[in-house]
Amino acid sequence: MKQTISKPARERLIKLARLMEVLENESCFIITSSEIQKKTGWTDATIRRDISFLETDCATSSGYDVTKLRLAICRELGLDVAEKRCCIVGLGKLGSALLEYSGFSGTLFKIVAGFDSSANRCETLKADFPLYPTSRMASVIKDENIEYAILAVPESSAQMTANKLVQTGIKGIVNYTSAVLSVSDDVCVENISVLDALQKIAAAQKQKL
Amino acid sequence: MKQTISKPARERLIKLARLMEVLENESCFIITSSEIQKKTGWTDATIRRDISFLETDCATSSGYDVTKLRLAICRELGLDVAEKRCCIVGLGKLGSALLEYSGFSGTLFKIVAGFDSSANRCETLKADFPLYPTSRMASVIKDENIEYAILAVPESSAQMTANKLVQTGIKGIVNYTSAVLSVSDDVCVENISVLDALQKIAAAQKQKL
DNA sequence: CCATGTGAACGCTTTCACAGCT
DNA sequence: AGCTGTGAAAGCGTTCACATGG
Repeated sequence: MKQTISKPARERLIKLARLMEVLENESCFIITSSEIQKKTGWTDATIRRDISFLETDCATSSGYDVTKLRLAICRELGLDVAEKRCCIVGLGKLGSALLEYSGFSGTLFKIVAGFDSSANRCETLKADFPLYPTSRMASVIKDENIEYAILAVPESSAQMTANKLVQTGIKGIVNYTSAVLSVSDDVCVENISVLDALQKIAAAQKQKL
Repeated sequence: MKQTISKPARERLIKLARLMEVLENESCFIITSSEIQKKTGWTDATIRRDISFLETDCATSSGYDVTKLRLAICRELGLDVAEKRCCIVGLGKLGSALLEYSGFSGTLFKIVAGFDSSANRCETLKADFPLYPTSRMASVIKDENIEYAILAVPESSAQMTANKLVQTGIKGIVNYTSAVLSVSDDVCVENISVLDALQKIAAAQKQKL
């Protein structure tokens, strides 16, 4: 079976790939859909359906081959080819915390630039990649073929900065602020604001009574 | 019309409430569903349907009353009552960046404690609320009636720490790590990992070809 | 026997389209 | 005229249930 994968299925698959990594580290090489169900809460039918979107022979009669499954997911979702060049925009507390973030090792995402409106801050902070004043953002993003931006500016300048990013032709923005960004619809935005997350949780809880 | 609100609708409403705040600051007091559509990309029909889940008279024949709409959303989602007590677990670069986060002002979320496995770090860092060694986590969470936790520990100890949090009876966890957490299903988890977000964006982009 | 894969049914969300209100 | 609110239809994603295979 082969067709375009829905957004929810895609997001489950991403998590599933990460789960497979963990299992490999624990030397577990076969897993069934019902074991995955226990770990994730998704139903076994949903899991089997998700996996059926992949083109792979990772299934055996006693479950899925963990490594093959992970590789198939990465292949299908395009997470295994070509370095993905990213930048951090806004180097306050949160942005600068990312300067030494090591979580990208083993992935194809790589931070290759940082930007901040304060030239002084750019000079003071240390990173493995160059830091530039925001005025140079457009040219650096183009010259360096940066595809994704991590937006960590103050909420009040989030939309304005997003506009500039969109103009550079950036493909996606990870939004650390709680601002609701309006961008042209060829640009993907993912929100990862703490406030947002807390509100979602609180609202969900309330609904359950 | 009155029934339980679906998760997607709830999440749009949360964003909508934030949008209304911004409009109020810009002294815009009436907005139509099609103007919201322009700002958010959701269709006007969806927006009207979402709003119809609220019990409110915020509609006029020329659009919605911005302030009434915001208040109705907060009321319906339970974001306007009772202080919501939160803690930060893990005070590394990321967790400690939150110590001075000001984005909760004007909301009912309040950080009342921080935890870290390093007692030394707890003593060195400064915050408006007390910092404790992780060993005291269970008792402090109970004594202080903490409902939500922000998890910012290293990925390798994320699941173990989550287990401890669940045992304390915490209601929700905001997960800054890219670990896939397994928790009992009365605990809500929201993931806000950068890596996750970047992978979602990259996968979405790939799919669009 | 215990797995997966999948057509078909189901249920939930979104969208259409229009009645009704101001 | 231009808006909202909402039945009804359409569209999607999930789940069921069973055929199939080692």
